Amino acid sequence: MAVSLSDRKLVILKAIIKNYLETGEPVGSRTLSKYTELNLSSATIRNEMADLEELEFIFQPHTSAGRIPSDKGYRLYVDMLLQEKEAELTALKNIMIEKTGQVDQVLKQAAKVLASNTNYATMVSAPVNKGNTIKFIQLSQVEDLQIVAVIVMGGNIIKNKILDIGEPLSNENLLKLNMLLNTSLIGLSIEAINLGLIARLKDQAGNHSKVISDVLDAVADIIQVDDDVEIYTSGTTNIFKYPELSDKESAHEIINAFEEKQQLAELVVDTLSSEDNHGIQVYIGDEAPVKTMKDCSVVTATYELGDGMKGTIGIIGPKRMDYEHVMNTLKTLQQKLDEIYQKDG
Amino acid sequence: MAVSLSDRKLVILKAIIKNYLETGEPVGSRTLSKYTELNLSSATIRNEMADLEELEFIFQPHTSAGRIPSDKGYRLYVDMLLQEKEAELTALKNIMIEKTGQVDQVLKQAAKVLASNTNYATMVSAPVNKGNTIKFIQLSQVEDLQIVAVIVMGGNIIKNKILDIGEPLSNENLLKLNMLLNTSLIGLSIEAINLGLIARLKDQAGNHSKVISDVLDAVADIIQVDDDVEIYTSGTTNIFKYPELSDKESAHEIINAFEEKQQLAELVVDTLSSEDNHGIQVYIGDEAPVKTMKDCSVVTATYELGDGMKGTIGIIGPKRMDYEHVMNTLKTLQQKLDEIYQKDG
DNA sequence: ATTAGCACTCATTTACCTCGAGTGCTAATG
DNA sequence: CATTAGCACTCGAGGTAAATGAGTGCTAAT
Repeated sequence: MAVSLSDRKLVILKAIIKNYLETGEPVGSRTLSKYTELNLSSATIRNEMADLEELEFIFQPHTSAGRIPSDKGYRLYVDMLLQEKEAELTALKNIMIEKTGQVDQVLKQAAKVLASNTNYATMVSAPVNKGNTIKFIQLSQVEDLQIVAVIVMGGNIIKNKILDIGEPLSNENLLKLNMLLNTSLIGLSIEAINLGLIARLKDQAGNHSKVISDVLDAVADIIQVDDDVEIYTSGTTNIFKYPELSDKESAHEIINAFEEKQQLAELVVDTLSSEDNHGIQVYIGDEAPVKTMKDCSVVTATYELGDGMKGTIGIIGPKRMDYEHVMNTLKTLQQKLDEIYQKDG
Repeated sequence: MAVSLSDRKLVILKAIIKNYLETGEPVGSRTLSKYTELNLSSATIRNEMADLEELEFIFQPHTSAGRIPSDKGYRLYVDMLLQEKEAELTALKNIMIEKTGQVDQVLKQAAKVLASNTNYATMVSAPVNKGNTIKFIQLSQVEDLQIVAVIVMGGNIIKNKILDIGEPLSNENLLKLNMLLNTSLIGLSIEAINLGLIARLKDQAGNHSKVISDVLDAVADIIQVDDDVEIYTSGTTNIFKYPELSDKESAHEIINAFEEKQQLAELVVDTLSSEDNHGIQVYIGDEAPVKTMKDCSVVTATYELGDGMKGTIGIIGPKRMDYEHVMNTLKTLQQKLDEIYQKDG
């Protein structure tokens, strides 16, 4: 990487980017000659800009237009921001997260707050329970041939499922089954429930192995369902605020990605797999793992609820995103989520 | 209503609408003179069209353009369709609804199928449990000061909530509470749980009235949450397929409505409150209870899961919607949902 | 009652022009 | 030698005018 950018070039580049973030218009030399502290004439600036263009930090959308930061330019800018470690953590106003005891409600809320706070589109993934453990499990009889399985995971994530059983189950046997499940499964992570354990359980269930098999199928099912991560989105239509994203085709693609969520899931996976600067990740244009976002910037943060339960918060907007604000906001939210976990743990 | 439309005028009107549905362009007299069976010259057609325009079934977007059906015109057309009772019920291909035992999964799926089948935007509301009864209720201890309440309603709708209690609860007392709740609440509709009943319960709970109060608060809370109906949407971005809806402003509004869901909820309420033609309701333009849809047509159907549990399926598209297909599809889906309920009880 | 014919309308498209912001280059300046 | 002033040049945006053509209403002929 070209470490060798003169101070003045850096200042000018910064100025170009800042100005472009605000206006969304290409910025010309004359504008800059006033905007910057260094009292330089437009001509001088022009020379510097020519250099910066040659270095590919900026480019002209067409001859005789001002300059626009390139992806590489944004990247430099963002990297500089990331180095300023002490983000001043401006308090998130109106965050209003109530302790509901139910994580998903909080997350839904978080996505909303984030969207209204930043004016970009946002996504929050429910925690992936990789390594999360079972805290409580219970079967209850609802009708003769119908029982409901309730599983509470760490972080108070609740899953339930109705099971149709082949033959009626006596109260006594139900009790036994519950005992069995609880003593065997509680405290285990999902990964720890392997075939061996399952076989052992079935064995111990004796003549009710049919039922236990059903139950375990259900547990597997629940995990399965959880495989495609739950993702909450908000503020999707914010993208209409940025002309460069709101032409018919782009808007269609992006909004579709937000509705289908499949692509967002890929973002989540990518974010979680690469641990980086304070848990904050910035994808500019092509850097994002999904082609749909090629004209966007995506800023993601990882949050942890302890027990290795991790999730992702993401903000999707135009490349001329207010990176500073966004990153601060994300940091704050990260902390808020942490607090909630402390209380709820 | 002008019953007195000559047969020929009707044929022409129908032709205009059909053609406009396909092309989205104003249709002129020359086009029609070929399109229709009646071998009439464009001039004759023009005369008839002039009449139809005077009767306000069609209009010109501007002088020297072809004609477009007015809302009134669409209305006549739709009414004719509704009279042809025996919708031929073309089987919904790929419906693939598996019995999951969990209503909301099915509904989510239904919205998707519907969207891909029709190429319009769709919404499905979870059943409003007006009159729905509690089928099963249980408290279980998760930790010392934490219990989980599980409530199963008719139609296997499951609600749960974590409760933090002030003081620990012995197993024995928990059992008592469960007995109490079950004997008192099961079979009751939500409306039936009034203040009198609550007072009685607290009384019977004796020195655990604090807990029962918490629990009932939670129940109330659950009902509360259910007050803003759950709504599943799909195919939102289908609206980009129709130029007349995909200009920046319209698209923004409509997609926003789909994201916020508040407005969709109003649609649901309106549909459920007015029972009409085979449970199918058509709103053309201004007829819809939400202003956002003023340039759309909305077709809704009511489904019933028995026990008075009703929900709404809706399709939102351009006015030049393929009403025939949409209505048939909705009818089919209605029946499918019925079948599922039969199996699931 | 139907139709052919014609004059008329008007949105849309195309071509063309002007305007101005912005550039690169060169020569002058401190 | 870095900086600046000056100037010719480029090119997109915006405006106007003309050409195009789909469609109409009206009238007169069939």
